[in-house]
Amino acid sequence: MEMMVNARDQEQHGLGLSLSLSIATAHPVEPPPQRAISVAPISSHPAPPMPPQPQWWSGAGLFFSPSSGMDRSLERKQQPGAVAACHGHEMPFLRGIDVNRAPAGEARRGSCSEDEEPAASSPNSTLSSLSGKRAAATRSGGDQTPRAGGGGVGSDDEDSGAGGGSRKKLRLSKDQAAVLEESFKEHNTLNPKQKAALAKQLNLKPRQVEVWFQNRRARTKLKQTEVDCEFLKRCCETLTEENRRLQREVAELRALKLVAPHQYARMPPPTTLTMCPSCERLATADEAGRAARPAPTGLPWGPVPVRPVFVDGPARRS
DNA sequence: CCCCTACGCCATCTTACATCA
DNA sequence: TCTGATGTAAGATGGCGTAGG
Repeated sequence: MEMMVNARDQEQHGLGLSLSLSIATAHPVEPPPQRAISVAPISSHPAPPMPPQPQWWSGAGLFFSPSSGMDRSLERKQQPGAVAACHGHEMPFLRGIDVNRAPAGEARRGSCSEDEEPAASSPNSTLSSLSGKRAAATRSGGDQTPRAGGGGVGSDDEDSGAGGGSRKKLRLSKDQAAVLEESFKEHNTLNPKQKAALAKQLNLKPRQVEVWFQNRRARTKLKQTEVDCEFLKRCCETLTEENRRLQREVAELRALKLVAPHQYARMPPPTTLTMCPSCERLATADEAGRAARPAPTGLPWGPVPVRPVFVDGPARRS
């Protein structure tokens, strides 16, 4: 089941990006460091249901593959998606950004009086938990959910008041949250056994644990998206600056050509190099010519010129 | 092929809490 | 110091898609 879910996740995380950015110069690729984030391991993902394509952008559990992997959510509403890594290599400047880290708000909240609240005695702890569809399913079918017998926080007061429809929300105690966080770091999804064990340990209902993990995954993804957006922004700025620089260089060379053509002729010819965004290998001009043609798979990216190409220059290689 | 169940993701609602005027 | 408005984080819910039996 988990594998299946991971495969689906991979597909859903394909944000449909098709940017042809070359970040090799701006952000040197380094070996993948130990990720602080512990989302589903990329390597264990089976191939997504799409033609084989270089997944040269992959973030923490997020796959940024060409548009065939468009996230369903993005079909509904175009969210900004971005990347955190290239070739599976985490971008250096993103290191240290732990999207798993509890938001500042948690710490803030942790300091408030609620951390003394005993998890097991929280008066709010369960009031809303059994009205959900899973709870209903649990009631009818009965999976591993240890209903009243599980000693859940609210196993005794079970919605007695919630019959009125009021949805009282519990706040997990600091300890409960910490345990959940630790567990999430180990695996961001739970199998029924783990869920039940965690629920028992925390004196919560499995459904609550399940919901917590669901929300945690969603928030992790959101955070990652924000990080990715920031990364793309920086990429864009870097490339814009690089473009300006190259244009200046072109202008200077053209000026030089006009002022001192003889000197210009002795200069080494400008090379036409392209860099494959997939493998970051420099290609020859011939290869570049081939690569310039649309990829058979319809990949949106083509060669990324890393040096200016002098189409009408005198020194253009034949 | 259809149905059911379980599960995950997503959008959204709701509530608790912090901050500030 | 108290209070109400406001913003934010997070728990919870319902809908939907998918896979497997």
